[in-house]
Amino acid sequence: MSNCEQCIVREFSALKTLTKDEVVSMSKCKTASTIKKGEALFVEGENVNGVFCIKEGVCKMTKLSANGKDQIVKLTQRGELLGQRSLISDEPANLSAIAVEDMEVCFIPKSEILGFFNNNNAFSMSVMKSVCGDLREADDTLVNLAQKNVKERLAQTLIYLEDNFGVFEDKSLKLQLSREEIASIIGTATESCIRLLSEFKKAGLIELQGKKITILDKVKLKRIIE
Amino acid sequence: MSNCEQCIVREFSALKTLTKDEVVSMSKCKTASTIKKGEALFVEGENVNGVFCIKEGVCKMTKLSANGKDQIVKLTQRGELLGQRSLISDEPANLSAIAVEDMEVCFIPKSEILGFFNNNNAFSMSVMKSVCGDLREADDTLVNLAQKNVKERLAQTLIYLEDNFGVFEDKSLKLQLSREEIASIIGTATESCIRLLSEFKKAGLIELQGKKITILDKVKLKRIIE
DNA sequence: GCTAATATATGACATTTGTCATATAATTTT
DNA sequence: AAAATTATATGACAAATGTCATATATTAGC
Repeated sequence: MSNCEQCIVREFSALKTLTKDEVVSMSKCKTASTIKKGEALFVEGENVNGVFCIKEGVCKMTKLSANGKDQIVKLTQRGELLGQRSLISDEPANLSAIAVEDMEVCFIPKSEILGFFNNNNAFSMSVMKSVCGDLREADDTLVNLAQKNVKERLAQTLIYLEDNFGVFEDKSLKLQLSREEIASIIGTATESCIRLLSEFKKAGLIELQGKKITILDKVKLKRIIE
Repeated sequence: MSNCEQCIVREFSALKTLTKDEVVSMSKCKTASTIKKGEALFVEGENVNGVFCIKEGVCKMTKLSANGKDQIVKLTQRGELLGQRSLISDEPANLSAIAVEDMEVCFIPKSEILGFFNNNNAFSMSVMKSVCGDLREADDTLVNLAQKNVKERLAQTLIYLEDNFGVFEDKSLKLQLSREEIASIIGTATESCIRLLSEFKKAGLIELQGKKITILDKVKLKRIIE
């Protein structure tokens, strides 16, 4: 059992506010596990009963729409906590969490987290800030979906992927999503997404090679967003 | 100066968790004011430095998009608190709050609220739940904007307005928004909104009379949403 | 009550986006 | 390596939505 003390998640999440004793206590009750690409950490409607720490990998938070299509609401990565909202609201998850890369996670049971809330005000405030950050991002995404057209949203998403998940040595995006997944982020049909990617390629903005996407002209791409 | 003890906002918001002493302290530092329809409580980018309690009236939370159009992200009404996110994140407001009806509000300064956070864990948890509720709603709205078409979103918004703000004796919606405001909720052009309202009217789903909108056939309207 | 200003309504048309069909490429299975 | 499966790509067309022009109704100011 590895010690939580040195974990990357402690560096970036609300867990940074825990005392040494609290970290020791958490180390004892956590459960580590590996999640393969495509597998779910939890699904919409499920009682999560705790929080996941993402040590490695990226997952998509999705919600099933009435028309049967999944909408990607958010991407969550290494260093972040998952399932806070559900725990605080004491409700089943309103989103599913599906790995888009192989992941390493730890599960911390609800009782442990509630203990931190009761005894450590800094932790409460830190989690609250994190949820507020999520709310702000959700509001921004919402406005983009409502006010920008599909081309603008695609350009924005490509830049978001480069800025937040980085590029390989060959400049291609590290996070390799399927066309369907990209379409599900921007809220459009897969065909429309593919068509616009082709259009961007013809215009020399990006390069496509299988799943690899490389941004060639970020400036022009940004100009599309406005 | 009226006493906060009996205020409607205490009944419905996180303020219900305050102790008697805390309420007395809050009564002393609050500032009551009247906001006319169309006036702003605060605007995007502004430092709010406190929280507003809505004693009466409804306001729209809007965000200016890059294309110059305002998007309504949320409607907030009597009994609710405003500006929590901004206070917790210690950031300027990311949304503007504009009265859509005459309002009566009280302003509670930041220092007072921070005191409650430090001394009253139930208050912290209650605010956290409220923000989590907002996050859940934002996620739902986001998915609707991405996956439903304009007609479905309009039908849904009409039902939302009836369910959440009620109707007059003549069954018309109590909250009278302009066509432009309705368009700004569903994220479409004002003309498209007007056209679809006409279509609903022709189909016998609603009745239009100036600003008055009356839902005639809620069942069929719900069927449109799916 | 009249005038001006604003909001609502509708037509005409262009553009965007979705859907279905089909082709090609990439990946997985055997 | 071949076959089968799945993902990506593209064409053709329909449907949805946006834009601009203009008409009519409603509201506000005098």
